[in-house]
Amino acid sequence: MAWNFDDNRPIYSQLVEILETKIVSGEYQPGAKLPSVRELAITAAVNPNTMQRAFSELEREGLVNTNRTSGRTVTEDPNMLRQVRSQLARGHVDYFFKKMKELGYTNQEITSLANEAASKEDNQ
Amino acid sequence: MAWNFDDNRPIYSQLVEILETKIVSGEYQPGAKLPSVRELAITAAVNPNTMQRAFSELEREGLVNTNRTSGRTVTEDPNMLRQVRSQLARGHVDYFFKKMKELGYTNQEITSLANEAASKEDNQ
DNA sequence: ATTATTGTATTAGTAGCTTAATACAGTAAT
DNA sequence: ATTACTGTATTAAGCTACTAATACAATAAT
Repeated sequence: MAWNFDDNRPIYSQLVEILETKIVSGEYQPGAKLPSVRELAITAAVNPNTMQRAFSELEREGLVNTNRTSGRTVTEDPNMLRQVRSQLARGHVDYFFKKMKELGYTNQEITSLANEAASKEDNQ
Repeated sequence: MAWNFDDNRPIYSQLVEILETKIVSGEYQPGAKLPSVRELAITAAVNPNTMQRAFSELEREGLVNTNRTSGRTVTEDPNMLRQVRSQLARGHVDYFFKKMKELGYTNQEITSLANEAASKEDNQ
C-alpha cells in the first residue's frame, strides 16, 4: 500500500487511515515493532510532527502500544484487529451505498455494478 | 439531499460534489433556473464567496450555464448529464473496491457484503 | 560511561480555506 | 426612470494544517 495523499484532506488524517489499514490487513503484524516516527516520516515524505500526530490517534484507539524509549508495537489483541477491520469495511459499504443512492441508483443497479466490477478485475 | 459537511475537506469542494449530484440525479431539472449564489449560500449556511467558488467549477465543467444578470441554469444536454452521472458512479465503485482490497477482502467477499447490504436496506 | 535512538514538546513561519464587508456593472421588474 | 436582483471582484482578518528547526528525557546498545 502506497503513501499517496490527495490534496483535499489533512495529511495527518490520511496517515491515520493508511496506518490503520496496514495494521488490520496484516501488513504490520500483531505485536510487531513499528518503524520510528522519524523513519516513517521519511518514508511517507511528511514532517515528523505530522506523523506523530497520526500516531497519537492510533494510540488513543488502542491499535498500537507506545513505549516511550523503545518505540511502538502493533496491538496483539486479535479481537480488536478483527473488530476495527470490520468497522472500516462496514463504513466503506455504507458510504458506497449512500453515494450511489444519492446519484439515483437502485439497490439492484448497485449490486449489478458491483458484481460486474468484481468479475472484470483480477481475481482475488 | 442535505447540506452536511465533514470537517476534513474544504467546503467548496464538497459543495461541488453535492451540486453535481443534485444536477445529475435530477433534483435540479435540466434547463431549470438555479437559486442565486446568495440564496444558496444562505441555504447551505456558507459564505457567498465559497458558493461562488463552487459554481466556478461547475461552470468550467459545463454542467451549468451562466447569464451574468439573469442567473444560472442547469445544462439541457442529456448526454452530458448521463456521462457525468456514470463517471461519478464509476468513481464510487472503483474507490469502494480499492479500499476493500486494501483491507484484505476478496472480490467474492466484497460482492457478498454488497448483496447483503442491498437486501437489508429499504427497497429501491 | 558514552553514544545513539526513542517518543515528545515547543516555537516560528508559510499557505490555503473561510468568513466578512463592500463595491460594481448589467438587466429584469416595477 | 427607479428599484431590486444578478454574477463578480476585492480587501482584510482569523483559523487550521503543515513544515522546519530545535530541544529534552529516557533507554537500548556499545
